Parts: sequence; structure tokens; C-alpha cells
Amino acid sequence: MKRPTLAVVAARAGVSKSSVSRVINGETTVAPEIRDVVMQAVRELGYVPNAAARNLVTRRTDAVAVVVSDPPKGVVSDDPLFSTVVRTVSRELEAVGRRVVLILAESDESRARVERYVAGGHVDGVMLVALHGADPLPAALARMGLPVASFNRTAATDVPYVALDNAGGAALAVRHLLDRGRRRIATITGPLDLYESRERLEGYRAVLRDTGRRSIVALGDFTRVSGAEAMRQLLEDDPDLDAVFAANDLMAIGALRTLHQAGRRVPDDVAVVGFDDIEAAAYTTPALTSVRSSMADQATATVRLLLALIEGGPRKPVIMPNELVVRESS
Amino acid sequence: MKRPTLAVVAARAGVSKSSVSRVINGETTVAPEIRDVVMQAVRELGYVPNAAARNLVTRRTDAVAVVVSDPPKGVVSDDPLFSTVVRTVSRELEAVGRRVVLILAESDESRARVERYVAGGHVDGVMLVALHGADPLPAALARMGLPVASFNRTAATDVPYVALDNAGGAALAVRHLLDRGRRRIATITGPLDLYESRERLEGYRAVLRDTGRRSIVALGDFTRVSGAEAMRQLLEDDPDLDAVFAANDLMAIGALRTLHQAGRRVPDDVAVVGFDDIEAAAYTTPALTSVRSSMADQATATVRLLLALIEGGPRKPVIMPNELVVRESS
DNA sequence: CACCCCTCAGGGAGCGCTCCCTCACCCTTC
DNA sequence: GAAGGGTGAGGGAGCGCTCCCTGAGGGGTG
Repeated sequence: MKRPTLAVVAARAGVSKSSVSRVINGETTVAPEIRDVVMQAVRELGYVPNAAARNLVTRRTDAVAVVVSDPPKGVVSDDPLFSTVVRTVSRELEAVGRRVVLILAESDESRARVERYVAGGHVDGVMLVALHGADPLPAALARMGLPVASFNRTAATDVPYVALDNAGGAALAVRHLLDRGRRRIATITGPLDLYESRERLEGYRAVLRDTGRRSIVALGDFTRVSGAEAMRQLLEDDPDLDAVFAANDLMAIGALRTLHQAGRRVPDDVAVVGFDDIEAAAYTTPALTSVRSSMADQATATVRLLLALIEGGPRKPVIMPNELVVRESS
Repeated sequence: MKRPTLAVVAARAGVSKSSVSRVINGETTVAPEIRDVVMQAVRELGYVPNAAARNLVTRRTDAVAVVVSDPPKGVVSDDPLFSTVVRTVSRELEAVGRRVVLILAESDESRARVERYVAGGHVDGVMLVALHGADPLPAALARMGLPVASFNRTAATDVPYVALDNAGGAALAVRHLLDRGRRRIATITGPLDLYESRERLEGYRAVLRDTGRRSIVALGDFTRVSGAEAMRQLLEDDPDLDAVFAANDLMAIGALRTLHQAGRRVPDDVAVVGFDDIEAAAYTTPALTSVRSSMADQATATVRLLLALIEGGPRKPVIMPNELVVRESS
């Protein structure tokens, strides 16, 4: 039942602990015959190195913390973002032989725990998914010297991040609606304490401003419910609107529902465009036009950034491009 | 930059390492004044115990591996299951002070890595989310003596699990359709190498058998696409069908899409019932009737089961109840 | 042929912690 | 007042590994 140690393997192979260690760690200064006899013993005994002992002396853990900082019913709770990011990150890190320690920071208390945990040297680096601009965690983590990469832009200016071209994507959507001949284009924003939301709103506004049109804005919080609610608001405010740009797909889905209930045909009466191009976008009725942002690519880029930082790379941000996927709703 | 050790704290507090250790670990046999002076030193130095060193001697890690065993495009990939389970589990484990090491076992190679990892004693227990009956991992993990709890029933009979009353839930759905006056009730199954799928199919069949009706079955694989495809198949096979029970909501959503495209009204022409009651179910057009299974509750129950196992509890399975949520589609 | 250098295996200290054991001291009891 | 027991602090071994250092041995060179 007891797991074999280096010493046991060494004894069995008839060599020193040092040699076994060298073989295990793939050092080249080992004679082939010693290598073979050690490998043989390792196999026979089913030896697996004790990570704690190794970590104790090397100060490397081969683990990375993925911290999702968000209230329980917050933005990241939305399935697509969370699962896409977590899955992609996990896959990517496993590919390079690193462990993922997943931490949900949902309260101030758990945020403190995260800080202590990270300070405790349990991980080699931290990938942060903290969407709220006011979140104090990014700055706190950056302060403790460990490599930190953020999945998106944060208020902490010293945290390297990967971000979408949000304004550009929104502009893409609005210009598309104008091309389709739409004249009264409204928008449903995300929560405005998020960079994403502000930038998308800014992109929307910029295009309308340039073409001499009025903005029609309703506030949402990136959830389906809020999208439905905001759409009701918009219909009340401006019954003649003929297009809506929702700052994410979930809100667009909510908006579709409201439009359906209100008897407006999509896209005949009102065109709808979302943002993110989540999988569900292709399964709405009618199928949703959306700005594809590939959260998976963004997640992958963030992992690369973090790994580079751990290796001592430069701390510079990365901006991802995006494109419009036109479907039935516009 | 260097982190303080026990010895440093002890020196500062003017006591022995042993006393500091006792205070840190909350032992009661410590005089209050020693406790205070130690706490003071800990605070001043910002001391955080080194987990590796502690783990090396105690053989406890306070970490749990959450292993999601599934091909990249497999069942668990579906956002709702993955994110609900992972979030819930993570939250639950953090609440009891345990770390979550998330591992995606997507290939045979990574499955081998998981085995090595778990064998390496990095974690105190394993929570398994492996849906495919043929998956060899559950049995392999069970063999190595570490506590293992499965989120669902597996082929490995010695792995304690938490499961839904799948047959009961399916029966609920079908009986509801019969109550609504439906006569030709079809079903779209999940992949039949999954217990879930087989049990749901069995529940469907049992009710029809008891009422002297014929089964109309199409195979799906729990994805939206497969649901849409299976629905096309069903319409071709039996154009007169007036109801469909899909073995999960995603397939039900795919089926709704096909029905819409085929010009069938839901529920007027064809009633649709799903299974799982994912959040999106309330946002389809029309809103989907579904068997609520609360994956969150199931996940919580699994965590409890695992924690109990780690404490040396009995290895007995848990069965969760479920209920029908009636919406517009039936 | 002698010497030196280089290669590569072994020895052992030490990473930071826990936990067992020892021992000092005080209180109780006869 | 002496002896015994109980409480609680300190000392130190040892967890399994890495990595520096030592030293043996072989080959090349003058």
C-alpha cells in the first residue's frame, strides 16, 4: 500500500538516489545502462515521484491557479463564458504538463483566501478571470510578485491581459445593420462597470455619431432576463425602432423573446444582432446574427501569455480580432 | 521577497517552532499569552505555511481532483452540465477549505496522466464526472485505494455514485404527455452507452408498454445538432406523431428548431418535453417543458459523498428525485 | 609513461514542516 | 513536606526529494 520512494527504487536498481533522480528528471549525463536499469525498477515498482517533496526543494509546483472572480449570480456565471474559458484553459495547461487549480472568488472572504493561497506559493502563476472593473483582486495579486495574466482588461494597469477589440466588434455590428437599411438602431448594454460593456457601447455610439444618428440605449447586465427586460423598455421608449444591437448573445436571446411576445417579427420588423457568437446563437428562432469573438482563442492566448510570463517574458497586452457572423435575425 | 518560515516566526515570537506549529494548527494545549505573541509575529511577518512541507509530513493535501472524463466533443462538453457541476463543486469544496484541481481527461493519454497524478498522492480524493459506461477510468481510480465518488452511475460497481431517478423522470414526462391527450409519442434518446440514456429510454418504454402503445425511437447523442437531426428522422418515420420526449433539453432545443422549420406548431401539432431543465429551457420559443433534475443538487450530493468517504464513511450510492416543470411546449 | 582534465556516479545536507518524546514545573494529595 | 501526576513547552528526527560537492576512473596529451 505504501508508495515506493526514490531510495527504494535506487536500492532495487542498485544505484544511488542521485542517479535515479537524474533519470527521472531526464538529465543527459547518465549512462544508458544506468538509465535502463532505473527505468526498469521504476516500472516494476510503479514509482511516482512525491510532488510535495519535490516542490519543497525546487520551489516549483507545475500548477497554475485559475481564479474566477465573480459574484455567484455575476457575469461569468453565464454558462458559455465560464465553461468555454475553463475548458480551454484546462486543456491548454494540461498539454504543457501543468495542473489547474480552479478557484471561484465569489465573496470578499474567498478573495482573501485566494490571496493567502497564492501568497503561500502553491502555484507558479495565476490566470485571472475577473470582469468587474472595481474588482480589487487583480491589483492585489499583481502586488505579490507572482506572474499574473488576465483573461480581459482590468482596472489594475500593471496586470498584462488579453482583450477583444470590443469597440471594433460593436462597430462591425452597427455598420452591418445600417447596410441592411436599418435607421433606428437601439442597443442593450452590458453592466457599465465592465470594460467590455463600455467599449461595446462606445463602438455603437461612434458609428451612429459618424452617420448623424441618435443612440437609443437600454441597460442590461449580460443575462437573458435583463435582455428581455431591456427590450421591453426599448419598445416602450421608441416603438419605431427597427434594429437592436445587444452587447452579448444571452441578452439578445432575451430580446428575441420579448419581441416574439410583443408580436414583432424578426428580422422583418426588428433586426437583432448579438455579440460573442455562443453556440446557442445558431439555435434561436430565428438564428442570431452575432459578432464572433472566440472566447476559446482568447482563453488560449491568455494561457500563452501566462506561460510566457512564468518563463520571464515581457508584460504586454494582447488584442484579439473579431468578425461578424450573419444569420437570420438581421 | 523570501517568505518567512516557522523558525523565523518562532524566533521573532521568542518561542519554539513546536509552539508556533501548535498555534497555527489551532491546538488547544497552548497558553493564551503564547498564542497571542505567536499570532502577532505571524501577522507582522505575513507568514503563510508552506503547503509542500506540511503535505510532505502529514500526507494530507486538502485538495480534491475533479476529473471530467469525456472526449472533447462529448456529452459533458455541453455548457450547462459542465459549468453547473464544476461551479457547484468548486463552491462546495471551497466552503470546507479544500482546493479543487480540475482535470479534463479527454484522451487515453490524458487518462493515463490522471492515473499517475492521482497515484502520486497529490489529492485526498477524486470526484469523477465520467458519463460513458465504457470509460475505464472509474475502475482504474477505484483500484488505487483513494476515495472516489462519481457524479453519476458508472460501469465500475465499486465506485459509490449519485444518480438521478432517470426512469422515473422519463415516466413523469410521458405520463404528462398522455394526460395532455397525446397519442403518438416519440422519443429522442441520448447515446446508449450512457446509463442515463438507457434508463430514460426504459422509463419512456415502460409507460407506453403499460398503456399498450408503440414506442417511436430516434437516436441522439445529447447535442443540439443530434436533436435536430433525430427530429427530422422522426417526422419522416412517423409524420403523424403528436409528441416528443427528448432525453435532454439540448436535444429538445434542436428538435424545436426542426419542427419550426418543418412548419409544425408547438405545442398545437407536436408537444415537446425535455429533460434536465437547464436555464435555456425557459428561453426557447415556445418555452420548454422539462424534467427538472437539478444538476447542482446532484453535484452537491456528490461532494458530500466524497467528503464522507474521505472521512471514512460508507460507500453507498445516493438517488436524487426529480419533478416535471410544465411550460408552453406541451 | 606520467600527469591532467573531463565525465559521470555517489554522498549527504537541507528544503519547512509535524509530531513524538522528553522534561520542567506546578498543583494536588497523603 | 514529600511524592506523584498532570499540563504544556522545547528538542529533534524525519517526511522524499534535489542539487552541490566530492572523488573515481578513463582517455588524451606532452
